Amino acid sequence: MKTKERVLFVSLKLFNRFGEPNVTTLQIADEMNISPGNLYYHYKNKTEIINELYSRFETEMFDLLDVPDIDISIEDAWLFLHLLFECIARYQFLYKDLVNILHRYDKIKARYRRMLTRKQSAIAAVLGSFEQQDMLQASQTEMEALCENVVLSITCWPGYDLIRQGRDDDQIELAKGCYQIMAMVAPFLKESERAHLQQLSEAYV
Amino acid sequence: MKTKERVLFVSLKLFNRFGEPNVTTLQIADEMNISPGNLYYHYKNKTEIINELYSRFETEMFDLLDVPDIDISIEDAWLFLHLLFECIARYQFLYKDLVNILHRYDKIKARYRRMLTRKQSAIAAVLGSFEQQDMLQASQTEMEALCENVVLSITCWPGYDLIRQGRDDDQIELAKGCYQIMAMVAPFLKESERAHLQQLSEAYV
DNA sequence: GTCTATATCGGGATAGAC
DNA sequence: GTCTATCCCGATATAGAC
Repeated sequence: MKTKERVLFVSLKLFNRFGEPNVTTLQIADEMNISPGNLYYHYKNKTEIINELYSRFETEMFDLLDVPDIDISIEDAWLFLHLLFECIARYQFLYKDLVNILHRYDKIKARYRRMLTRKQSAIAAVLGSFEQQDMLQASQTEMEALCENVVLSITCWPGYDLIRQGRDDDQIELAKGCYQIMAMVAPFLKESERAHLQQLSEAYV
Repeated sequence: MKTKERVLFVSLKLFNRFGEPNVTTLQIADEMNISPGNLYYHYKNKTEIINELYSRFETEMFDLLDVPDIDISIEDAWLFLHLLFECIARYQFLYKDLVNILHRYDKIKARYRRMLTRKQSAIAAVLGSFEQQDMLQASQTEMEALCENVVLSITCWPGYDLIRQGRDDDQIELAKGCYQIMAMVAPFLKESERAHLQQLSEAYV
């Protein structure tokens, strides 16, 4: 792996582990066994590293959020949620200090807010598909509130879980996150689908 | 107001506005029109200011979380939620950088996790009261998942809302937060209570 | 209690040799 | 591309006069 790429790799690792504000460029260089000068040869400052990491995160997310316009099963939705969480977990440093990072990096803030909108649409598409297949029943307002709640949970579960379990290895319980979100959707599912989800949940937990 | 008290007041204001990591002791002193030396006469370091603010937050929260063992109405619950949010909003700096602050201040972390447990119990008490009054019906597992989701939303709504609306005056939409949480509980309410909540919601939004 | 002045430290970033 | 040395600055904290 080339040095420029290694910088990203190691930065991501340290950011995720200790939080971006708590990681210095010197630490990154140390961990890589290169000099700080060398690091600054590849990236002119810390911001550029973060921007590049964010760009990759964004690409991966947008890829996932491109929900195909077909019938979506409960299993599909569950997998979809899981993939979203895995992606977020790979870049969990963003979510550990979300407000702070968006406050300090205005460009990322704008981009992130666009992503939130896309997330909302993606969730709406999934739930809409459930509705069309007659698997789910909810009023307009119920649907909107549900969407918002799901997006909130997707966004905040990783950070919340870290606090909740208080472990120090920064392992996020993704499966539990999926479960919690599905539990929000469940009451709106029709009887048979609800039972089906119940089965899946039991296997998962 | 005595200087020692003013330090807390102004610190809280600035922390809430800009985020604790982004506020220096010099800024606090400037804003108060006192010298940094004077500030350090009253508090030997920044940590002590934060600890004192946290203690007050904790006191106010524990006060609220002491849910009386009586029948709780939908209106009571709504008010309860609102008071919780108002308290959180007063100390929103904690929630803007929750993971980071708990990471840097180990003592606060331990205390905060205890508070989370109390929060969970309080929510369980409210929902339990609904159940006892035959206003709500949910299985054991549904109840547990619902509790966890409510606690998550209470914890994360303030930070999430700030990102979502992207305003810069840091005004959190508390009412909307209550509404969203109630929307999670609604599907488990019996028909008449659900309609009642629906009415309240419409008035609120 | 309050001020001014200053010490100290750490992190971000650059210069210039190799 | 990589290193060493160093600069710069901002933030925390202290010393000592008033």
